[in-house]
Amino acid sequence: MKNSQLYKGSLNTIIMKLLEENGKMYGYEITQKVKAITQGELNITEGALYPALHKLEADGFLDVEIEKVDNRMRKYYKLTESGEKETVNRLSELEDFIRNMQSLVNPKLEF
Amino acid sequence: MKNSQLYKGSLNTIIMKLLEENGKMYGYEITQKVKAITQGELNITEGALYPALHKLEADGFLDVEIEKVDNRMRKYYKLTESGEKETVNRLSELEDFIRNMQSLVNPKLEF
DNA sequence: AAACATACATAAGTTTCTTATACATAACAA
DNA sequence: TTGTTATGTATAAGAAACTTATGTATGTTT
Repeated sequence: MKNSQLYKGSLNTIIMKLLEENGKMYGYEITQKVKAITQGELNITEGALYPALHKLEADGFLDVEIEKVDNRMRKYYKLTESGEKETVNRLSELEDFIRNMQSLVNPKLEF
Repeated sequence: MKNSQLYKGSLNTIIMKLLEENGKMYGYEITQKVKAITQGELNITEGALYPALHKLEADGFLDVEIEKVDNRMRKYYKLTESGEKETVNRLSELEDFIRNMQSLVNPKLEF
């Protein structure tokens, strides 16, 4: 991740959402996609990403498929059925979180 | 805090925003205010709150003023000048964070 | 008398991250 | 041809922010 502590705890949700959207992705691709979408503001580090992917796999939310492209290894991840259900929950939690943060920070707008 | 990991990293920003808005507050008051604003969805635990307040004070962002009300101690915190500046920065970071998360999660809406 | 609310505090442990390092191939620049 | 950048994965040590549990103390409600 980068700069602000705020991103702590959001990495898993980001990964799962991207996989839900794109079917399957490999680690490096995820970092580039996130960088592009956030216009360079969020840079996921390998030290954060790979352990997160391994944990999601160990939890049964992701399946792995290894491919060799241009003589380089790629580990493609995709959501399992369990992972798809979990993604729905996490996205719902994210919406609640954002709504709550906006209520806290912008109380004028809440009613 | 509660449930979702997403709130990790947002506590300091929440505290500082509430202090900016209300002038001075004591710890317990902050927990009740947050609970009320989020309709019970976010419960700040003492184990998270008090160390956070002490650290913000140690960093020079908060001043303390002890009062005794109904024979019970209250430690009122308020932002220092430095704390006010920092609050502006953190709120700006929070806006960026929310915008980035919405871009990641709801790519249809970004353009 | 017991439970709950108010009010603060800390210690042990967990999770999630940062920072640094490591390995390997390919492309490009000096 | 040698160094840098890009692609691609991985782990280990340490920091930071939290959870959970516990402790102290007073006031209020059941």
